[in-house]
Amino acid sequence: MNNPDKAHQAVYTIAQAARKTGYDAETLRYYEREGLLRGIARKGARRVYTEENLRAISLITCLKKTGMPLKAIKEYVALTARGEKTVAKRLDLMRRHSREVARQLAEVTSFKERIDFKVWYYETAQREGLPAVADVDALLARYRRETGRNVSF
Amino acid sequence: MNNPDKAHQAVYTIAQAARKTGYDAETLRYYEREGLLRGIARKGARRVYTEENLRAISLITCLKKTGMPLKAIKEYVALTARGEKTVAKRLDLMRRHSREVARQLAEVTSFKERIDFKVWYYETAQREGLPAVADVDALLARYRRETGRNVSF
DNA sequence: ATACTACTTTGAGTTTACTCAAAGTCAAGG
DNA sequence: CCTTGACTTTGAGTAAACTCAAAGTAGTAT
Repeated sequence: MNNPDKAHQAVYTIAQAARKTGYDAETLRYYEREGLLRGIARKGARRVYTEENLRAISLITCLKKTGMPLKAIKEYVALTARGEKTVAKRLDLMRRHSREVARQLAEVTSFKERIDFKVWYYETAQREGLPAVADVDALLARYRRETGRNVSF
Repeated sequence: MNNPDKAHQAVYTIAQAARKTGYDAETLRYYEREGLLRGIARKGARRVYTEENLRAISLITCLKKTGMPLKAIKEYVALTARGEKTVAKRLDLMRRHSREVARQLAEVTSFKERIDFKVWYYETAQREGLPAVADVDALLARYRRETGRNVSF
């Protein structure tokens, strides 16, 4: 074991790949069946994952966690498989997705402000009893005064 | 129509509430069935939405879009319905969720950096042909040099 | 008054993304 | 050599979050 020839072009079993990527082995097989993962080599009948394959998996994670559905990821992977002539399409797709993620970040940031207002509201409630929600504007004004933060909704 | 008595305590039909909140009327009924929405008044058999109800809906949106499952939102709504004695629990829940959203924002921000690296990669590919992915580190170093941005993965 | 919508309920169906189970085969390490 | 883990296919099951269909009713416009 620890053959130097293998050390610098390390490959992994499905169980190792699963552990390294945080997925279940079943899910890795499922992704391959669905066309999200291509070119996974076999040694006999068994899957063998290279470092490059692991990078492809972590790109899937990246796209998935930023809200891209598997179907769209699959289309992107299919473009990649069609080679250099699809670069313009892939660029367009990634640019759109980047813009979408920016939109999403802005949205979630503003939602977090509202959640933090709720936190303040309940902290206040613990000290003083539940403030009347009826007068939302007065409550927001007080929040702004006391915390220096702003919220809009 | 346009009764001033009704103007300052406006109420809405389900269709109007749906339009104002961006949900489908079916979804609003579903949320009510599921216990995410409580205390929606009826006029005869029909639902009547107040401004306060709309605020409750937009809070659901806020929690949902920040990744809280409907089941958890339902539990929060149930706490709220149990009155002031659950304030400590609600505070705890909101604090945890705020922290979770912060984690999520950091994660998505770093994923966006990777997506923007892909954008740069394809822009470069359009000018120069596809750079070899084999040497990821060299590619990352060049990206850093040319854009001043950093990426890690 | 009557026609036309928009509404009601109940219950079934859909989509996404897994997740498991069965049944049998295969290959490598201790 | 035998245990362990992996492989195959097929097909079913699950959970979350809707989404639609059917049949009936209530409120508004003419």
